[in-house]
Amino acid sequence: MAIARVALDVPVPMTFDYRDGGLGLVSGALVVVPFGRRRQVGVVLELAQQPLVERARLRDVERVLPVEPLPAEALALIQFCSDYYHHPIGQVALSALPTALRRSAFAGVRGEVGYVLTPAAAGLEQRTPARASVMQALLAAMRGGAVLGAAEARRISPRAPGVLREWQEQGWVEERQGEVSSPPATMQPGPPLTDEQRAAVERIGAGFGSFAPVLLDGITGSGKTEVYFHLIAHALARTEQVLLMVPEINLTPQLEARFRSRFPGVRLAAMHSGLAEAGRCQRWLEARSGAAQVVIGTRLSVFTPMPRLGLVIVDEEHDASYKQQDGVRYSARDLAVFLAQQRRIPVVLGSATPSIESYHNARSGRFVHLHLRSRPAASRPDIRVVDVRDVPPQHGLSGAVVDALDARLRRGEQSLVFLNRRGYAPSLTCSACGWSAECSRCSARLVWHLREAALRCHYCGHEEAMPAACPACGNQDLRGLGQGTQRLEQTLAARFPGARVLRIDRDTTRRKHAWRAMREQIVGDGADILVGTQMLAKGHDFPKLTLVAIVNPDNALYSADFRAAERLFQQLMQVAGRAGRADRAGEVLLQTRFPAHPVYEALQRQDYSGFADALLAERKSAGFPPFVYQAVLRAESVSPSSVTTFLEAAARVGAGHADGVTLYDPVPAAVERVAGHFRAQLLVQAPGRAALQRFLRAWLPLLAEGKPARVRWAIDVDPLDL
DNA sequence: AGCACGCCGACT
DNA sequence: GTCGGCGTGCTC
Repeated sequence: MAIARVALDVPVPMTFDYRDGGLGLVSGALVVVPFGRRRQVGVVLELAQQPLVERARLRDVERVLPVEPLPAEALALIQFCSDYYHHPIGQVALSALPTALRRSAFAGVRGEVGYVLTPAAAGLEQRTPARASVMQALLAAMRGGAVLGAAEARRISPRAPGVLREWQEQGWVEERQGEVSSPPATMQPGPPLTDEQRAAVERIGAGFGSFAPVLLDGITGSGKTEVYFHLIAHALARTEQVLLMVPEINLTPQLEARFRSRFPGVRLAAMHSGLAEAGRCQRWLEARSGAAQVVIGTRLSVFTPMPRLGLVIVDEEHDASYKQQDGVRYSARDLAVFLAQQRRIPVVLGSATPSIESYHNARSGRFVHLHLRSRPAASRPDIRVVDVRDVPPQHGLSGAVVDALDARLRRGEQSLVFLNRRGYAPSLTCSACGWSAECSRCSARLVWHLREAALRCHYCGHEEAMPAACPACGNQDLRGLGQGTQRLEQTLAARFPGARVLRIDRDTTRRKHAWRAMREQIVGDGADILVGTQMLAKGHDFPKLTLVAIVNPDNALYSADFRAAERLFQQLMQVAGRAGRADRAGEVLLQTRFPAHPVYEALQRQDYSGFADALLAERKSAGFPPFVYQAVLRAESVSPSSVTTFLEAAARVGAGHADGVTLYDPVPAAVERVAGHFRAQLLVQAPGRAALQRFLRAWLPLLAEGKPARVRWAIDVDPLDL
């Protein structure tokens, strides 16, 4: 009898063998197996003749989940991810599944009603006015005899069930049980392509059907999305599926709406964070069956099985959210490239500010490098540096910024004041004894939140009441040092009494739908000055916004991280791109005490290529990635000494295998203590991927031996932050 | 990860 | 005498 080699969600780097149990298993099947005294869902990775343990220890597979097995390509991706990131295969396999499928009680999704057009509906599409967009989309969704599922119909519009019921009464639509199917895809006309866009579409289009990695390097507003849409149309015409990945921010719903209006009727599975588990599972199954023609999602969607995948797009490929920061620390962007190579299809990495890694790949010819330099939507913003060395800003705002804000207010235009720091003041100190508020569980200062009258730790979430007096000396004069968005909001409200100031950060958008309401307020002209963090920087189009003031970017320049400059540039370029997207020219003011810093000079010229070239030269001479390959062994424990003991032992053991690989001394993490746990890390560096992988394969299995109790450790391959 | 087993400290 | 702390080891 066949032996099923099953991956289970346990933190050990192995599989478990089971007897087939007469179920006729195939590889990729999702199965329920007895495990210890529990039952677990597992993935059959392969079938074997001989078990790896004595036959007497084998147990039977209990049942097969009522879903199609994972295709071989999906298993290969899981295997690669497990091997490359050195994470237990079972945990990779199971985390790639929607949680509903990880439950042993999963009973299958009940078949939904499908709708098809009857012969009596002939000509209905022509008779329906173009402005009846819901009806048009529903008709497009049933074109060519396609069976439209009830769930997808509801995604097209909440009004869909009513329309379909009415058409059923008219005899134009009838219900159809069984599989849903996809309509032939048609794209609604969009804005005319520029020469650059057309050239990009043609160049990438020529690569369909073969592995063709492309870096689409296009400034904000240059119309990358339009290029994506044309490529998607191209793939759909070939009846292929498309995976479109986006960073982990709430942009998916907007993109979904835009997509649906351009591709009416096309089956779209959008995986956004707010999705209920049943919805996520249903969309996953639609992708698996091939019914979903396009999948839009964040990093996890790279694992969505798509049998006819023909194109992968990674939008804003430089975005750090593509790297998972716990568990399996994979880079969805890098896995997307692997996926494309495996499936022999094109992969498009799009960004206005590519990651240095991708830029290097493009420069060295591994990726095709395509540029979109013109900006059809508007002229480029004018970026100016405001030197604040001689005239210190009043409450964080320089005269130039105040004047510029004033001018926008008088013209009825919007402004954005960007400060990447939440709260009222980043620290609270005593004017008499110098005491400052620190978190009891972390090596970090507590941030003063004025409205809540609280001190908050931004690392562990700890919160305490704002003290009335200094706990050390009793002095009542406690002062907030530095600027947070709350304080800036207050300053702006005081300085511009008639202006409507709106603060947008994690604190004001915590409530569900709060962010959507704020966005509507901004677009609907309900705000004059926006104060915000990072959240505001990405992808949002605010047509009335003509001024961006960046008030304190200098902090990042003090960072020890060699990626700090790259990230700062990317972030500032990103915020700057918010200014003047419509018909009005934008202006960007940047307050700094280092006006001649290369980051700011390149930013003013809006010359990312020149900046990236300089960074690459620097990285090359200093021996940093992408010219070397890194992995970090991170460890943490409540006991600082056991962390050190563990890492020192690891370094000693590693030295024996370090063939061309450099092992650095263990160092404390940037924030040494978080929630009472001490963290430290050990950097491993190698001249090539292969050497690094060889070392990790030999080294990591040795770490369990002699590990002090209660030390948790993890390996991070290609780390983004050290 | 869970969950058992097992070996030492303070309680009805 | 046993309840319970968490170190150790196993799960096909």
